[in-house]
Amino acid sequence: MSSGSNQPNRKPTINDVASQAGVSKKTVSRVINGSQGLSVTTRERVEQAILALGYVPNPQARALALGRNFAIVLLHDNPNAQTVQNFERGILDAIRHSELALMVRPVDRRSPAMLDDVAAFLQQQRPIGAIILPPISERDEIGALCRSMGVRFVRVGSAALDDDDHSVTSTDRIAVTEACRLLIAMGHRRIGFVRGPQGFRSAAERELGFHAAMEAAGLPVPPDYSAQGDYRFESGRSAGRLLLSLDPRPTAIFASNDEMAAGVMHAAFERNLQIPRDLSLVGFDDSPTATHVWPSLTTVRWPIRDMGVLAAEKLVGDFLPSRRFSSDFVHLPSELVERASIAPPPVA
Amino acid sequence: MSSGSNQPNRKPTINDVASQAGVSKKTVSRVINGSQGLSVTTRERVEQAILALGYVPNPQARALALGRNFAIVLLHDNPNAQTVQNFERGILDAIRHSELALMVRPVDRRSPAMLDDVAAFLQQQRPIGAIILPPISERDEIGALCRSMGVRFVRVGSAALDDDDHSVTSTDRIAVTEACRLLIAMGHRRIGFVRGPQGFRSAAERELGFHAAMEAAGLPVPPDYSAQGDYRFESGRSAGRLLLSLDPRPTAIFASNDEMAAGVMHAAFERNLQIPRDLSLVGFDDSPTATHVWPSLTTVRWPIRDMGVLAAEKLVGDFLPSRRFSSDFVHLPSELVERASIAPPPVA
DNA sequence: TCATGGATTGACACCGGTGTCAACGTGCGT
DNA sequence: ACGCACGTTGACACCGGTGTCAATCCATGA
Repeated sequence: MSSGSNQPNRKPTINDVASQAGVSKKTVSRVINGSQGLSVTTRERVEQAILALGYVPNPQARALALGRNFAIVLLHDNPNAQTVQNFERGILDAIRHSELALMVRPVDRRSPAMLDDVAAFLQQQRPIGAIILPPISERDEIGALCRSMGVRFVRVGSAALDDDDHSVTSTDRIAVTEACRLLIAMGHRRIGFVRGPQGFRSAAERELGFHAAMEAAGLPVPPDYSAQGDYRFESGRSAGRLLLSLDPRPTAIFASNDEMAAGVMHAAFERNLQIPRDLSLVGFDDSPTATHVWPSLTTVRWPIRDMGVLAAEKLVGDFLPSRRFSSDFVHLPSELVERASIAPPPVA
Repeated sequence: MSSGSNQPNRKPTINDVASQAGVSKKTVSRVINGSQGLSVTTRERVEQAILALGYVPNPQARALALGRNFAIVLLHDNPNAQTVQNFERGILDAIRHSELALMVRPVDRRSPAMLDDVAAFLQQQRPIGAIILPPISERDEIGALCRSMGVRFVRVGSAALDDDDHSVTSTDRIAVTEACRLLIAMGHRRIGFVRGPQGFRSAAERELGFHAAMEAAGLPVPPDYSAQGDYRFESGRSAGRLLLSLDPRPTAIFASNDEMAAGVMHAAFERNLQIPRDLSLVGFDDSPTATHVWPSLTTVRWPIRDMGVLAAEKLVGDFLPSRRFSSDFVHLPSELVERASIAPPPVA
């Protein structure tokens, strides 16, 4: 078995196809790349040979010749695994049946070497493009870096971060306003707010949405009804303890993400408050946690998977056999998901 | 700027290093790869040139020459995003400072074309190795596939799946036994069990651990005290409804993962049962959900990140500058995390 | 009838590494 | 002084594609 026949079944190369079809390898290359100016008969002959041999181009060779890897990178430093994975899924949905591969690259936003790491990575791997998730998508240097290295990029965010060709956003602010309007319509007047971490665009957007709703209803937002959080469970619990110790205490609280909302829940339960009887609660993200807690959490669903699809299509639409979104699409709607954690306020 | 100087600052190649050091490119290649039989002076000269130019080998060119991509793939079809991401993190910890890249490849276990997909992917990308997560790691065909394509692989599981060189496992069964022993020691006699999906090794292991504890204590396990689940929230809720409608009903329930445990919680709350006063509950995974629910869930922590490190080291230890585990390490301990969801049973 | 030009196609170098094998210089035994 | 083995190095082809440019073919107009 080891000797005898020459290379029993190695993968066919462009040369095999060329000789099988009786043309030069360059012509095969033209067929693969769908170049103009090939006679129909030649093209067909080559296509037949490709089919007959089951030929698939070697991505490594192309990468070397073109100085570009047929891959896109997902750059992220997102604490929420579910979010990242939904994005992955969306991107993979989009690039399925294409010749592209996905590489995932978590980075450390707190490291001073972060930009250098990214630069080295792009330099090494030479991907076609990068999709950058929040919060690091908010740093303009990353876009600049990609530009300077000739790597296409799309920044994902809660609000426009770049020109439309380079951003995909969801309508967070509007969705938050809508959620708060619902609370107000139910009769809530004292609504507390748990902020996301400072310096995050998404956090700012959610807060703007909150203030918009309150202002539109002519309701005051005393400073102590806003508590600082950092998107993590513990910070939500602390913020909740703070807000619930106020007098009069809020009858509803909007937390800037589900994890912090779960923390607020703990704070409420610690004080023997019932949800939603004594306190209405709204989160943001529609993470698994939102359905797992009791009562299940009213929240805002981020269209993450669709955003992944859209981001990928924006980035490498020219490589994809089909698209779901038109190319000038940018904003995807976040929507309110009503569950069991809200109710009219207790009659005072 | 566009004309004038020739290639202002392209990336240096092996040729640049070679001429800078006054040697042939092959010699540079030898230095890069740490080959034997180079004179010290030559090696030093080349190393200086490399440093001076800031040369980094081009992975695409190597991939072409060697017919191998300097990357490892994470193959998974795991419903739990957190689990997958923790694995990613572990793997990335291990391959940091190496020249390897990580590609993530989710697959669809239910698709009949799954194996073909994987084969095509490996054929295309030609990674050095693959790390395969449960549940697909339990399918022997994947190991066989990797073997036949010359791709190294490590299968991750809850019990030995292959020879030690190809598996990394956690001690799930022992940890479950320990958890149940704790319940028994608290005084519980009627303990319900929510099974994981059929055909999953991890599900079988957890069930074995449960039975081992019960048997050791001489406690019966009536068949209707075991309910079928599929690792998803909804199935946990259904199973919980079933178990809690029994008479006498169990005073404690072990759910084979946290998500199902959250479902059981919902079932308990629906019946106005309090946890842990009326029902003790234990989950498995230590997912974010376990800390977010109220009361927080006693669960078993899977050493996922460490398993990622170990799997990567097992797979490509020869490429890594340093290792954390010795090469014959295989089993990593899962450990019980005690939280607020268990207590002695109510006095009848 | 022959020059002209556009449409097709191929020859060849190149991308940046690695494998093979021969060539070189050195120290040794005789 | 010579042949030899060995340690060290380089020349060259090759991995499997793509870019450049020239060669070929055919139809057209003078």
